[in-house]
Amino acid sequence: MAVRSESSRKAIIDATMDLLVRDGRRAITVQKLTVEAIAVRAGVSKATIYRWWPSKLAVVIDAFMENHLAHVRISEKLPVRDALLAHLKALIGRYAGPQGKLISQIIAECQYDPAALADFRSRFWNDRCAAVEKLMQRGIEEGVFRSDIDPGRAAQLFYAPVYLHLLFALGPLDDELAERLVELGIQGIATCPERGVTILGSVALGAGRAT
Amino acid sequence: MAVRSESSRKAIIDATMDLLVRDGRRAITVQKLTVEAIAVRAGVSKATIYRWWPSKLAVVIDAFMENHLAHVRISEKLPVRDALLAHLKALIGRYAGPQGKLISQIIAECQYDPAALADFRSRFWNDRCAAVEKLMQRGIEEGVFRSDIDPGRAAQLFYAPVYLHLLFALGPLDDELAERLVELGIQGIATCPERGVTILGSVALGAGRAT
Amino acid sequence: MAVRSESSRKAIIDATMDLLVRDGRRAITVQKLTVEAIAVRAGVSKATIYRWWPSKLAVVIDAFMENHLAHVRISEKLPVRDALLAHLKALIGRYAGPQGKLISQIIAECQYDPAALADFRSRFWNDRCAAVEKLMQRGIEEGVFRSDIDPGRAAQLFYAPVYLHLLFALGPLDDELAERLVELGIQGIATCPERGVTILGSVALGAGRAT
Amino acid sequence: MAVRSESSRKAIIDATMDLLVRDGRRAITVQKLTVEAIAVRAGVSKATIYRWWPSKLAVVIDAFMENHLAHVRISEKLPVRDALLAHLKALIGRYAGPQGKLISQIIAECQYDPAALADFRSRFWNDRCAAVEKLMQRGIEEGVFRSDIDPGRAAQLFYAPVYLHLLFALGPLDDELAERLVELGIQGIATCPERGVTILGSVALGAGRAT
DNA sequence: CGATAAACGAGACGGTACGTCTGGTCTTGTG
DNA sequence: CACAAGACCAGACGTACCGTCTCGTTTATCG
Repeated sequence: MAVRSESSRKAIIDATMDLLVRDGRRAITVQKLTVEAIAVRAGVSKATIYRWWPSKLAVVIDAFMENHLAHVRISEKLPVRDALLAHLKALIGRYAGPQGKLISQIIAECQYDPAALADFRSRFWNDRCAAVEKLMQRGIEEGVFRSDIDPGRAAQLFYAPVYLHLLFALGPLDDELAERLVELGIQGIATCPERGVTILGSVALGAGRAT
Repeated sequence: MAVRSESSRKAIIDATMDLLVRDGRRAITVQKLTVEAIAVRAGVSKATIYRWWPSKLAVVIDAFMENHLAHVRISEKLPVRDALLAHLKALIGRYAGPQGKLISQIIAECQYDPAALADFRSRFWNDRCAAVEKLMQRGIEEGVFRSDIDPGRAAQLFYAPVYLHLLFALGPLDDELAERLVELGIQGIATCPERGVTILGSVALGAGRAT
Repeated sequence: MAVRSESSRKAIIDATMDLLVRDGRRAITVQKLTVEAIAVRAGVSKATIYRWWPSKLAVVIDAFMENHLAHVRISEKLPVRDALLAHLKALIGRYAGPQGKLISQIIAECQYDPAALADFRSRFWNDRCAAVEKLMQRGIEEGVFRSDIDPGRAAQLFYAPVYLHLLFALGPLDDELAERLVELGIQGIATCPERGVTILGSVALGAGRAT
Repeated sequence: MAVRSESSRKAIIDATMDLLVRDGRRAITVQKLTVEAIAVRAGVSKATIYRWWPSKLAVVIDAFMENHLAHVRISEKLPVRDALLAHLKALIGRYAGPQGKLISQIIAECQYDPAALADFRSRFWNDRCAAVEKLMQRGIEEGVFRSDIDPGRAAQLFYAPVYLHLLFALGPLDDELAERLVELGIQGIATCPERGVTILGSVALGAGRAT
């Protein structure tokens, strides 16, 4: 029968990450990464890779997830706002490095591979959001956040600009960005007292429901 | 002497868009699009394309920008919130179609071509933001929006989730999304009265000015 | 493992010869022959050709040598002069056809590829000369040819004008040419009353007529 | 009105020769020579070249003939054999250099251009042969050469091996080659005791030594 | 001497082949 | 029978020249 070789699997994952985030400036992009190169560096046959992964991108995603150290924990002790800010700062700090480049390249490649995108979203994005959603929930329970918001959508409010900065190279990924996002996202942009009723239109604010 | 042929330029742009957003289901992705195919369909030599564009992506961006009908206008008469909502609905509606696919593919390709990304950002993104920034400005002047916000960052607050939905296929691009975004972005997620001072941490809200 | 495919090799050689000496008038020159055309006609990838041959010319030479039926045999029974004459007539007869065109084109291409020239010389020319040198040797041993001559140089004396006619299109490649060459080469051009009658064969020496 | 510009013609011819036989090691082959390069170096438009010459090869032939210093003169005073030997030595000496490379490349290119070959043959080869034919004629008249030979064919007897050496890189182009050719061509290869002493000039016929 | 038609420089154009590259499949032989 | 090795088909890549074709601009005769 012969069963899948764990050592081969490991060698492939390692070779992939090595080629993508290599010490020197010899790191290459996901696009330039080739299955051949992975095979050579892993001391493995191309056929072995194709036998177990449907595509180069699937290997990269597996490699990324494996080397993607456990989720950035969100404090449950700090006030929600501070916890959120600390989390975003940590996240943004990581994305400023090669990790960020890699993520944006994976997202890019996924545009051509819906299956890979679905896989990546469920393994990477959902995890990420779940933590923030939990924080949102705590904020709501503590009465700090409005109870009519959808935690999922709210989470996007803070995350979306980060990924946008990553993908569009809109500006530096630094602590200030985190501060602005928290500030804007929490307070909103409207002046307080009259909000949502007299001045602003008349859109009925249904109970948010996320997808 | 000898001057660039407008007819060739047009033929190339048209052929490119045609291949990318073709009526039938024969449309192809930017990745699968080849310079050879453009050349053949445009009745033009490959060399002619390479003479005027540095890469396939540059052609695609030019083609996209050319067929990207004038900016979605933002009403200056409606209340700011309604104008913003109408704008986002229109935008999202467009992105739900082939236009959206194309944009996400362009963003994807740009991850490997910083020059193209810079070009695309300045021609596409900045234009787009400028309109919303103007709206933010109006909101501030009318006293509807806080005066201490950076219009640029505020614009991102509404746009970012749209592009994130596009790139991550997070959910349907429909009117409801627009409504949620406007609602959340404007009001913020905090409960109103006590905001920003006693309960929430202690971040000093300097006059935010983003990059 | 994985070993060179003989069927591919054969298909490439055959396609090449087919394109070069095709039945119809659709035969093409070595210069116009393209690796792409060979690949297409052989049902083979270009890469496969480039993997095993350094250049188009190398393929052509291999194809030529493979389809170059065994060496024109030189009789060892006939008197040396008659044997030489018969050999030259046979050779010239062959060169009058498409074979000759091909050879001259190969020689032409070799002017830009010293390695190919060396290869062609050693596989084609040396073989050819060896046979005549042997004949020269026999002539010397039989006392018909001078013993102070170099068989190699002597062989050139007869061959050189043939190839010159081929390359310069100096005149018809026919039996008369062979007769003149044998007559001139053996007797020399100097007056010598006694020669050419008693010893040498019996070819009637007609009055020389130029082209 | 407006007549062909001699200065352009000159510039084109000069640029061509310059590119082909350039001082440094930057000389290029006829194959690699491009009309564009000639045009650029001559400060002339490509169209001007194509207006006056049918092909690159035609330009090269014109350039070669123009810079091909007056025909190697053949002495009319020396004994015919000595004159012939001196002529061949001079010729071979020249062909050992870049001149020889160029000639063989021209011959090579002419294999694909019958018109150019005819032109080159009539301007280069015929001239060359005419001189030797004249010498043959003198030899015949002086009774040194047989009267039944065709001067044209006899001339080929001496020239052909030279060009063969050039095209096949058979061996060094040196004085010894000239001596062998003269010796073999005049005396022939047949045994003939009485020849070569009383009648022919005074060159001591050493025992033949091969290369 | 001024008109006028050619020859000219510049260089864009449609073509076409180049030799390299990668993807993904298939084959062969080893452990 | 999983695997390493690697040959295989397919076809795009970006470059280079080809020979043709406008363009205006000289320029040298001729009316």
